[in-house]
Amino acid sequence: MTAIKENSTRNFNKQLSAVSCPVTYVMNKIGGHWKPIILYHLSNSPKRYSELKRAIPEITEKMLIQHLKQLQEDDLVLRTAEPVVPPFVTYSLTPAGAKLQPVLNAMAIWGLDDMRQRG
Amino acid sequence: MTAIKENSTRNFNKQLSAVSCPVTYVMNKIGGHWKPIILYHLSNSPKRYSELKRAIPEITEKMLIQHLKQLQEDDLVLRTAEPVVPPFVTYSLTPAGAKLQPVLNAMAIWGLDDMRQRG
DNA sequence: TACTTTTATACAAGTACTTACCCCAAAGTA
DNA sequence: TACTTTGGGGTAAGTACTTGTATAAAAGTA
Repeated sequence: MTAIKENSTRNFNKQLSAVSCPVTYVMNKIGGHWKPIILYHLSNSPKRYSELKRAIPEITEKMLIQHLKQLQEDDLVLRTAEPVVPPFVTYSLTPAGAKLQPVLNAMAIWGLDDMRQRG
Repeated sequence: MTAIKENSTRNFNKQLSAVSCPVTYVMNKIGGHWKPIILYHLSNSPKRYSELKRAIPEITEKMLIQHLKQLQEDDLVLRTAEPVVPPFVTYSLTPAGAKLQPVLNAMAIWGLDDMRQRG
């Protein structure tokens, strides 16, 4: 889990633009390649870690857990662990995360339409 | 302009998931950090290269021109150049790009709301 | 002549993202 | 005993993204 330089020029720039542009603010939170697809799968229903893995077979475990962590830190996803063996961990959307549904839906609609038009 | 390996494992995975998930399809097209903000600025009105640069002061010229190129390849942005000196180049949204407005608007609304709630 | 403007391009270097591979606990099951 | 299941952690390596700096053409202006 390599540390990220928080005071790099890049991060400074990103934060600057987030102040003036709401779209950039959103991208800073869900801009990674996998985050929207994770949120999309969770928006249907809460899921266990292994269910997410099966739902998104293309993602590696490392990426999945890393993005889930970041989504927790951004208060978009809630992690609920039951202290049993084997572990039982459920991920669900927080209220803030649930409010992303219009965004995810608009994306899905556009994606389907664009796919159809291009064959 | 370093070439990108189109047949890397990563790209293969991305394309796989795009087939089954419309949200991932969208991310493959506008998933970069700067693409949505560029599209957002163009959605208000067509803009010259230098206008975009002023509108998004945080982006480097390299990134701006690179993403504009990719957006052209994905048929989301149209480049219109008049053969004068100094050059006069205008960027605008294609019909497919214009259809992204609901997505960009949904993002902006969520971003503003989330910013407000967190102070 | 020298400097400015506009829209870029090229190359090197740094930073972040992603993958690949190996490892663990602790209970249940064959 | 040995193997499976679940939810991860650690490290190294490869790949992509981003920046910084230098460069260009051709007309207009000081």
